[in-house]
Amino acid sequence: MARLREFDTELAVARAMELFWLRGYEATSVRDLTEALGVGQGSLYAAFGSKDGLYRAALTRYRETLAADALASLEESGDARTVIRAMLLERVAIATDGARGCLLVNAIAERLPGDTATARAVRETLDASRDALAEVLRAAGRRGEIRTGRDPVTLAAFLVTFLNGLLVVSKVTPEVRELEPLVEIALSTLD
Amino acid sequence: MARLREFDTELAVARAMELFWLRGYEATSVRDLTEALGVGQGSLYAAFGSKDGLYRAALTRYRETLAADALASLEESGDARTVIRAMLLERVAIATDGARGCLLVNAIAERLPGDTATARAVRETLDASRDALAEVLRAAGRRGEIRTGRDPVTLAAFLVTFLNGLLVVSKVTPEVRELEPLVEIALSTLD
DNA sequence: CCTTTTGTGGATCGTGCGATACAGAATTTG
DNA sequence: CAAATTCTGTATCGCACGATCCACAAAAGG
Repeated sequence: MARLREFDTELAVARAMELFWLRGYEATSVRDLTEALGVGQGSLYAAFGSKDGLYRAALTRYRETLAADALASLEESGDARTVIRAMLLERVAIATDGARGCLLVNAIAERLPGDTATARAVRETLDASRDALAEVLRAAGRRGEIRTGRDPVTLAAFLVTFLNGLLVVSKVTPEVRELEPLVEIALSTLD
Repeated sequence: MARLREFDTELAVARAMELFWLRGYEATSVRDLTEALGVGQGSLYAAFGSKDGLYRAALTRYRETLAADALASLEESGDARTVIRAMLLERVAIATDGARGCLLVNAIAERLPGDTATARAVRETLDASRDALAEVLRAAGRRGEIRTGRDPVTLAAFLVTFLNGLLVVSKVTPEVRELEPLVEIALSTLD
């Protein structure tokens, strides 16, 4: 019935995500985006409505890829401690690459208060991470790998909170050697 | 020899700090600042050179007031666990007030990579916090309040990292009731 | 093949940005 | 009191911003 879209929407969102991730929302201009995406301003606005719309799409994509990766990472074989350690350090490695940190943490810092849509999206992602982690902890408790005295959900929330701290700190202290001992202390709460 | 400055520089920096803290660097315009500070643009540029200069002054002020408060908080009488718990929860209370978070965390997220001056300033502040905390832990170890098996500096770095996570999470989960159990888990690493 | 519909990139819109210029007011020195 | 110096607010600078417009291109239906 009409002309087809020429650019790959998914790819465009992926590139926009990279840019927002590295520079933040305000410091990334629509012109920066059109250049990086190889898409004219008209097409961009037709597809996403506004800079904000594209940002939300980028956030959603981040959530989905991150959730998929983290879940896959947590479903690796091995004892809970090993799996969680690997997940934490992998997230740090991603954050220190280019010193971009974590898009969600950056979004919280830059866009809150004010952007309630982002607040909701971020909160949901953190809750989902916590719940996935809690499930791993529950299973590990059943297998007797960790102590069972604590509520798995609270423990998982603690670990997610610590991870966010790690993602912040790794932006000014990217040396993994300095961060690994902190991870070990956090993991000692599983004893 | 010439006309005296009419506005209180310290007070102006304090107000600028509030604004940057609440809205972030990019989202705060120079005109916003002149209005909030009650100072004309000419005077502002004469005093601070640039928007960036004023931001750095605000960061410095934040470091100084924060360091002073935190140190005072840590020098309260009481056992280490109580003192550290109070310090963590006080920082959370400050961050959730107005959902502004922590200026340092916001600075890390919004201005890095790129602003090396801010990176250095933030890193120094985190190191200072860690060292002050390590001193408290050392003293507590000597008094037999906490277990002495761990390096106090590493333990302090863990607590600072966890605190930063708490400051991030509290921006989307401001309910202290939900955060207190996480603090207790973090404090259990002192056992 | 012609009409209709949608996508295209570039030109353009009005606005607000950070920064500067400047005329006048205030203060000190001689 | 006059000269010199600095601070004051405001007007203005050039520019980049997000958003929109639009002439043309491409695909589908009759």
